[in-house]
Amino acid sequence: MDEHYKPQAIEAEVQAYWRDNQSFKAVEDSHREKFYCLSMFPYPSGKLHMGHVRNYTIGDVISRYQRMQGKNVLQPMGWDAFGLPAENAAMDNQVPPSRWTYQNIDYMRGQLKRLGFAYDWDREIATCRPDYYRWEQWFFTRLYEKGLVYKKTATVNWDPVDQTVLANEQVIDGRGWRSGALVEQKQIPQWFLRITAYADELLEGLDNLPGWPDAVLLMQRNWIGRSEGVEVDFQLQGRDDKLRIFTTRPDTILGASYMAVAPEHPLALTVADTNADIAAFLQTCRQTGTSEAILETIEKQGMSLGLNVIHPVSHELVPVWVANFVLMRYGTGAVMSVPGHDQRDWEFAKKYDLDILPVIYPADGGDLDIESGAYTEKGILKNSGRFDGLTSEQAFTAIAEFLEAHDAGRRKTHYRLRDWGISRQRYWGCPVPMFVDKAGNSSSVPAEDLPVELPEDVEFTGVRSPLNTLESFQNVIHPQTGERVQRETDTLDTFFESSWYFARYCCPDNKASMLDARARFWLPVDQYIGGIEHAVLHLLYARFFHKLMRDEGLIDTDEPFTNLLTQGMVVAETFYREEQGRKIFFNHKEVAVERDAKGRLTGATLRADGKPVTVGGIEKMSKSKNNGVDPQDMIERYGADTVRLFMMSNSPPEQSLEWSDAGIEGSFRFLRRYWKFARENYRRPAPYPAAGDTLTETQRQLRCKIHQTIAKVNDDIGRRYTFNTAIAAVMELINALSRRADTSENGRAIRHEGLMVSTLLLSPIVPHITDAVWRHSGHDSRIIDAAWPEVDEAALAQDTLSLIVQVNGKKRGQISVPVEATEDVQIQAALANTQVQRNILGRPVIKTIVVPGKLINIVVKPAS
RNA sequence: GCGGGUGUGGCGGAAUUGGUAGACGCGCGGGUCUCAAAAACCCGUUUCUUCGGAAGUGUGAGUUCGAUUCUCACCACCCGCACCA
Repeated sequence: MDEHYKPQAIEAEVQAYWRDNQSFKAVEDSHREKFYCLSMFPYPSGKLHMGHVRNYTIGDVISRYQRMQGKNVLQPMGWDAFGLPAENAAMDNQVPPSRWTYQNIDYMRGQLKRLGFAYDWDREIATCRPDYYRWEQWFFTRLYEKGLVYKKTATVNWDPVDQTVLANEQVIDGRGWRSGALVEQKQIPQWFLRITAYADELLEGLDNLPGWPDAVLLMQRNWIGRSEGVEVDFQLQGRDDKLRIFTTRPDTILGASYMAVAPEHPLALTVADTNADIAAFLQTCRQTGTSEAILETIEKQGMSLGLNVIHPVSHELVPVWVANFVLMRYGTGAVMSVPGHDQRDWEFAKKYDLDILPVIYPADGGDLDIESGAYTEKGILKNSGRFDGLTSEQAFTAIAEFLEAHDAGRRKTHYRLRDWGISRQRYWGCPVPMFVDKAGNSSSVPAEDLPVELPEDVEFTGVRSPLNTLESFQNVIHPQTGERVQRETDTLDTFFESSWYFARYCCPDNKASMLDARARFWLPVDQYIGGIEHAVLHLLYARFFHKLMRDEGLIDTDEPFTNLLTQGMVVAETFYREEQGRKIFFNHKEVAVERDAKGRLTGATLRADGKPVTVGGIEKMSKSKNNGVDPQDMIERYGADTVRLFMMSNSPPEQSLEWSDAGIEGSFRFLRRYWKFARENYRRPAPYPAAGDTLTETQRQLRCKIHQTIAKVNDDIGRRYTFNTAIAAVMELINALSRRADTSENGRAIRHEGLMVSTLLLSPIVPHITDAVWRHSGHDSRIIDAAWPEVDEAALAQDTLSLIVQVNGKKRGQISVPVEATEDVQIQAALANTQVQRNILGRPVIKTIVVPGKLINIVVKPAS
């Protein structure tokens, strides 16, 4: 073995072997248990960032661990290649989005290979290639024929100067990011996917996902947001039509003192036609954003529409208002306002001096205070005529039945979940495979004419999508009718591609169909790994698509991902200076930090000028904060193994990982120490294994530690996914083994056993260095084909127990007793301990608590 | 606004089912080696202390023989909220 650890040479050799032998090629084989391990595929933004490296290292460690358990592992990789950044880059660099994307893919593929991830590269897919998206288009037309795809008008952010639709992130303080023009909300026809038809199944399916984090399940439940309530039709006074509202609290209906409709509600629009003030108000509302976060935090504003409705129970007149906090897209776009029992209605009523009618009183008979705020609890009805005295629950049913009997309402379930708008007025995406004839009717492109290829060699200015100006793309002859028709120029939301890629990995080479039997073999994904930011959208859409594909007969399971791991962000310290009110950020490489004698951070200076900079706090790595670390630099300096080790060692995968130069230095140091330990112990001594009966007590304990470590790492990697503690356990083992220079044969045999065990345990995390050590130790085969080490139960056996002794819950001593000692013997030993005696001070023992194998607590009367 | 998460030494974190708080790593201090430095190795490192101990896991209550862990209230920070992926 080399005296020094040389990662570059070792890694090149091992990776060449994997490549030449197709070591990670996955083949359908029903004799072994399959394990499909998937990491969320990257957007090819240019180069890998540390978040990718962390995500993919986690997936790779799990894959390699499962492989060593004897499972048939599939771990694929691909590219979520359509998207907005390609269009931005195209504008900045005058390169077509396609070329920019393919170049990025080539570079990033090289980076992934350099990190030694065990992917089956034969299954690589890129969503921007026609052989991928043609099946997406085919599936879209199938859904269209089933009525699950439809067109309706919806609101977009419109830049009136650039004449283009803007994504939310391109709207900055209400203005277009490039033009600076005030953004308008514009209604245009768009394609929708009827996800609401699956709302119940998507909600109920969450109960069958025990392998998902509770936080994600909860977020999806809230997102779907099923609410049981009542739709009520309020007759408009002096008009033929009715105002339909939705409420989850019909028990409060007698407390309704006004109605509130959304600014986009047809009733408001009608009034605006003849009322300039209302029209102006609606215009103001249009300029506020559409996001829920904005709507919920803006000042609540409204205007009376000058209309009244007739209350279906009391027959009294109730005024109708338009209010900026009512969402057109939820429920019916109109609500009854009950200021006595809803805080938002209460604030609105106070502001505009509207009536506050108390109708629900505390069930315990306490006083009702609605002067300082709304009473939102359920309770007993009063001031509600025939419903007085009922509980809220009873009144829900009674009032619903009353309304149903009078044809003025009905019970109804609404969802917060809306149908998924999948149209994007953008170029770099999958073309919607539809024709529009002269009359404006849509029809789907026949299967044999798919794919509708996206023209890749285009001029891209960013003002309008090139598809809108490309005659050859837009104006075509319908292949079946021979009619002149227009192609749809919208493209699909990129979430569409990422909603089914996990299935296509199973059969990426199939040119005849979207999926085949191989998808049934591999699916569902056994372990999915990705960022928590996908907790709702991507993971909900993928679940939805899985059910759609099931209903198309393509697969036969209900859920795509059995287990889900959501990894945390990679974060780093920021440094900045304030210049003319703007923060200029500096990368940590440009900064020197100062510490006091205890190692506390006291300040930082810029290396360039030696003057102080502000330490700005830990933030997610980003360009804007200039706190990123390029993985490539780290791989070149330390090798892939050190980078992988650091990614896994500093915090558990679900928490954020703080980057530190010293930390990666520490990981590298550990690998060097491991290499040195290997060099001293790789030769297999004879006899082996050391005969158990001739071991000294120290040797026996060391061997026990080796096998305890196997058990611990099994639990940490196999069950808990706390890779950081698994690594700590192996470090501890190697520390313990290196500490003593026991040159006896048994001593050497134990160190060798410890080395082999450590090597196997570390191999999923640092697969290159451990492979080198493995082969130096005389193995002909590669470590990826070795079996995971087994715990020798005999080595774990102890003949004495070490117990903690507490007095009144405080640790006071430690005793050692034979394993076979009874509880009484243990207690006597505890009482005999001098430290314990000193703390008991002769006081009577009230009771003793024995936690078997761990601790004895002696409870005495407290000192007065 | 709503929803979710986190809070433990100088720092990242450990303590898995309510049972030894601070594993492991970093940093810092001291030492060995060296002409010197780096590297490497060894020792120490929660705080206070009258050196007996005492206090201590964001704050304040509570349950318990025993609470970082469970309950309630509060504080701080972070994330998501439908055209970024």
